[in-house]
Amino acid sequence: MSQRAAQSQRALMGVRDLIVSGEIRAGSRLSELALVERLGISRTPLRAALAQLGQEGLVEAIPSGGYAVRSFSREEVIDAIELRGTLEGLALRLGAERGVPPARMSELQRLLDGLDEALRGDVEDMDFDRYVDLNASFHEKLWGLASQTIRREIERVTSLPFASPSAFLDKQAGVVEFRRSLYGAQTQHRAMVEAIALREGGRAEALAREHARLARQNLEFVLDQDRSLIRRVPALSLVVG
Amino acid sequence: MSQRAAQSQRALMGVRDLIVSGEIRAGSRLSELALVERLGISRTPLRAALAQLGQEGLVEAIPSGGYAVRSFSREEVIDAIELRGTLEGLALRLGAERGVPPARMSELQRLLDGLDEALRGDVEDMDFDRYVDLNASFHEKLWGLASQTIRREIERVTSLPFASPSAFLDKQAGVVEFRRSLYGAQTQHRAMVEAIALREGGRAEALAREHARLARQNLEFVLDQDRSLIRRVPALSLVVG
DNA sequence: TTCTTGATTTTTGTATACAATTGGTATTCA
DNA sequence: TGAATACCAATTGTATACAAAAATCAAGAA
Repeated sequence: MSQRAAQSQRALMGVRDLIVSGEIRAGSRLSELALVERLGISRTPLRAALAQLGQEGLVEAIPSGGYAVRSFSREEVIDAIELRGTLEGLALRLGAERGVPPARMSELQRLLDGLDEALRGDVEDMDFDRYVDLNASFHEKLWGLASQTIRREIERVTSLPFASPSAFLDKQAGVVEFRRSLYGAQTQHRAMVEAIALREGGRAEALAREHARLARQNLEFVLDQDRSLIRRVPALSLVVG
Repeated sequence: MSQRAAQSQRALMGVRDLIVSGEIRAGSRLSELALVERLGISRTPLRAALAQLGQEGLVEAIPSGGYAVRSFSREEVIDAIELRGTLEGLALRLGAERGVPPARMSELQRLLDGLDEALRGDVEDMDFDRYVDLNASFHEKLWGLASQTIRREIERVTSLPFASPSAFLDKQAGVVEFRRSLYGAQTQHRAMVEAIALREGGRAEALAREHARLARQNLEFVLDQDRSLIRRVPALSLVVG
């Protein structure tokens, strides 16, 4: 017991990785024995991890026993994105209405400046990797603007890989169509922070919702325009149809 | 293995009941051995139940090991209610925008009629118990209007007892101030269904949000006007401050 | 007395053993 | 040949054993 439930954590990350990376196909049954061997742990922490992944929605319980990797339809992915937009909107609205301490506002400003820098130049020579990191940090800061309660709920929803703000910003993939969307995204980032500073809750909420629609646009581009991208975007490994 | 994870289910319901009923005080540590003896199961399904309750938010993991019953501040309860209002609003908006099959609409209408009947008469001789049951059914139907994805999320949020639409409608308590709020609530119920039928997504969403504010009003009445009620409303057993 | 330190006792997290159910396979009968 | 059944293997859910860490308590020093 060096760290709290170290084996369970290892199991959780291990299985999640096997699923998201696509090494285990969507829909296929998860054999506990096979996973135990592969991850080098015992069944107890593995089962804890599977139960947790069941809560996250990545796997589903089979009525006759055990778990299977879930697969997600286009509609389910859209709804997960819609959920994120709605909850981020809630966080921003409450932040605007209740007020955000100056220290946090300047942290957001600093992140905004960093994002601008990363976008300097055109689509080809932007600092994409830096943008990805800063974008993730920026969104995580937004999640905490209202309260721990709401942050917690957003983190739960975005534990599904395709619901994360970074879903279509995989460093490996680096699709040019996705890159193009970043300029508009950053404009929205700035508007969101401004709305919070001006205590414009309604505007902040609307912006957060619209911002999430960018993810939906990227999703629909992949599914309707260039399905070969499904394999190159890890977050979509579980999406069928 | 007569039913799927029968012992784990029993443990889950057993521990949840011990917590919500207040038999285990908020903040106190949960001894696995004590619970195992009390519930007549082994530690394995008990630990599965504790992990699940951790996800629900009823208990929290202690850094040094084990779990403790959570306690909730006024602000946390308010945020949980806000979350429910926001997510119910999302379900209704999407239902209105995407359309709801006629069969479901008439089920909602039937529930509305039942609720009206239960409210016939004045505050003293309304059929309160029937209202409570129908109100719970009505809300659960609303949750499924958009999709399973969204229903699932709402069910998760409302697993905290004070976030449930029935939180302040305990049959035993039957507080007269709460009863009075039911007439206005039912008016909102009718308006919500009408908005969905007319495909007025924005109105449906706004109504759902405002509807949840009734729960917040009841909460604030308990905390500010008559704190003795805290003990009579089981859903508030974990609320401090 | 109060704080620190050491030993003892709980308690948790993990591994494993066990039993029942499920799924698969081969055999038998029509 | 095909379906049904019986048997066997595999897998899951539960119980328990075990080891490490944490909490508790007592004794001694300041």
